[in-house]
Amino acid sequence: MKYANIIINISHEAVDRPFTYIIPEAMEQNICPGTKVMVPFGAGNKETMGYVMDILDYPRVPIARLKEISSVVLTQDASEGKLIELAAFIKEQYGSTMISALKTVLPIKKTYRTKKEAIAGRESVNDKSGSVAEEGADKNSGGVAAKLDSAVTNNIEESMAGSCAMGQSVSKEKVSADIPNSVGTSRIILNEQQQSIIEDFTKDYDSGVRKTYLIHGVTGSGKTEVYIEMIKRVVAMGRQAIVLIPEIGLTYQTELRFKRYFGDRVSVMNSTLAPGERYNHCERAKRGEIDVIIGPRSALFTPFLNIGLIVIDEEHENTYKNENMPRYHAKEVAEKLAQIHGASLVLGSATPSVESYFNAKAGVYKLYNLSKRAIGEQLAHTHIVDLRKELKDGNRSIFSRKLFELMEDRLQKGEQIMLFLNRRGYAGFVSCRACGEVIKCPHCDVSLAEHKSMGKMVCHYCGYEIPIPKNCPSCGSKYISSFKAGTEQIEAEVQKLFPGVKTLRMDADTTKRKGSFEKILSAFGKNEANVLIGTQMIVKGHDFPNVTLVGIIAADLSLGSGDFRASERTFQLLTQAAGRAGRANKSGEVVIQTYQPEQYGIVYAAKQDYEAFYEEEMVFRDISGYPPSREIMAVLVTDKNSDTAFLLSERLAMVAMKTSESANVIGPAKAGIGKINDTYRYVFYCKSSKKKVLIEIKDNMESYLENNKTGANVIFDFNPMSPY
DNA sequence: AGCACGCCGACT
DNA sequence: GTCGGCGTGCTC
Repeated sequence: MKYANIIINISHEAVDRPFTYIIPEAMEQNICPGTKVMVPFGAGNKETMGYVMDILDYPRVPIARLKEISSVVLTQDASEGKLIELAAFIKEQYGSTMISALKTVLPIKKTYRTKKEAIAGRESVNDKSGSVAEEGADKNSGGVAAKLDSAVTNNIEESMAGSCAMGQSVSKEKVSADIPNSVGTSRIILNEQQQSIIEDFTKDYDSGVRKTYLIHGVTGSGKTEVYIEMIKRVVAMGRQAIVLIPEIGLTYQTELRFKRYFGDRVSVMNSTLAPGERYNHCERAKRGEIDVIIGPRSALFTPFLNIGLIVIDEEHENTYKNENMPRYHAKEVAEKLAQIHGASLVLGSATPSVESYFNAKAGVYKLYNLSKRAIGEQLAHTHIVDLRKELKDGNRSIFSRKLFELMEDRLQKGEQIMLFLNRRGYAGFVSCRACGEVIKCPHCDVSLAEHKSMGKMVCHYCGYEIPIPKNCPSCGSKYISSFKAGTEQIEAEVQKLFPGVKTLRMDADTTKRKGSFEKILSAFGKNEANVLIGTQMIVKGHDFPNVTLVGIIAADLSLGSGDFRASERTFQLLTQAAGRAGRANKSGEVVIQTYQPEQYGIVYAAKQDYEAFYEEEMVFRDISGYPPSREIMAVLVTDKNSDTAFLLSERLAMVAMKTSESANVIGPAKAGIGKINDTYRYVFYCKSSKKKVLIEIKDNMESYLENNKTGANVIFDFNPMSPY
């Protein structure tokens, strides 16, 4: 006798768990994880729809209490069963309730709520924005931020036309005229490298070989053309393709190219789709109206019937990691999805993640190289400036002498400059020079960030804000001031040193408003400003032919933060930033200012030497036992009560230690930010060379939690992207 | 979500 | 003394 764990398709907290049913012998052949079934449920044995999660030999519940599955629902579209299988994988890999895995995977139809919840929801929305609650605005999407984002989404069409207008001024009408409505016939001319990749891939594909490929292609080497050629072949066989890109809007040119070849058979999805909009995409996909979907990580869940190829562009980007539960990584989910559909997976990057490159070297992935740049593209000349020496020589400005000198030169020539600050939220914290007091958030363990233009100090974690104080709240001294440079300070400094120079600033604050992102880029593209100052968002994807100088103000702000990916991230950012200078025929220069000029991430980025960086980084990962050398899992326990959180984290760490002797457990300890929004945070890490061991640990912790309810929140994060 | 069990007010 | 209110809690 076999048994099945079944999730009942009722959206309500109380039934967010599997129920065990007996599988009638006659159905055994037809039931597997993902099967849709009807079961008698509740006291009235009401026939209810459910999904089979897994098959068991021994049920946990006394057999006498079990009921039988009444029937198998034949799914009209095969995509659903496949997506449910994917949800089961996500649940198993990342640790979440099945219901939340299902919610991330299945197209949203309708959100059911009790009357109380609906009223509470409406009230809380009204509190924040004063607008009317929409049915899809669920708690998962996270309040204010989500609202702002969807405001941006609504304007995307307008803004895209804007972003396209930079460089060459193309009007919206002209753009649509450029896109043929039928499948394009225009030929792509490929160089030998691209050609041989296509040939090899096609040979594999035609002989039924399905695997993961990594295209290591330098900036401007034509990865997109390769993707398109691959997809054309797969689509010709009647199969569909999913293309993941890190952020929509940054890649307008890419979208255009896809539209040119696939016409209206390609659909572009926004990263912050309104539920209704996402639903439309799903319907079109189900009806077979589209062959290719381009979108963020959630585009993986497009209900295609027969996926032939999945492409993940800029695979090293950390937007592919979901920051909410379930904390899945799109690469791993894509791999599973490809396996379910019998599809191939193509990863592409100029700076592949260390994990992916490791897999490629180990032969798990097939590695393709694209090293040839398009004509006229040349490597920028790079200077590394030691900021310690600058200080020693009496230069206390945020610009080194070299950078200042080159800025002067470019401004004089009428060429453009990009100044890049490594980290968002580095708007300086305010401290008292008399007593050393730092202004902190009363609800979180972080200092408040100064936003001069708004005259406020803001907590980037909970949104708490106060007016900038005139006197130190601790000792009353008036000598309090902001510390270190944020983008605002850099802008002020540029204007002080070069009066009359036009600057544009682009960071999380200036791009909050709808369409402002594209407006800024467009203005800069039209030469309306000499200097563009910004955080990482300015280094991605945009080509400004008149930019001949890129200044990296402080390359190492993220180094030494305890993040094992710090060097990798620094290398990637600097490589990208350097790629922004002198893309056309004008030769460019890059100035990297740093306190650690000998740091290998910086040195190899300046040389644009990926291979050397990888080798050295792998030595570090091996020695310190970080991925890909070993797998790690972070366990974060949070609660309003500090003791509750700490005690539970200790118990869970015990569970982990008992599970496996081969795994090592580090911590628990107070998290880097020990308190957010008056909720205390404790964290510990488990390391093992085998992911399976970590999943076993996670499973044991989950069952411990089921038996010992404390009310504290527990988050599992496999191979976390940033430290806790 | 649905449905049952359950413990208090006005009805044949 | 019984019918029915919907308040709490369970559903394999």
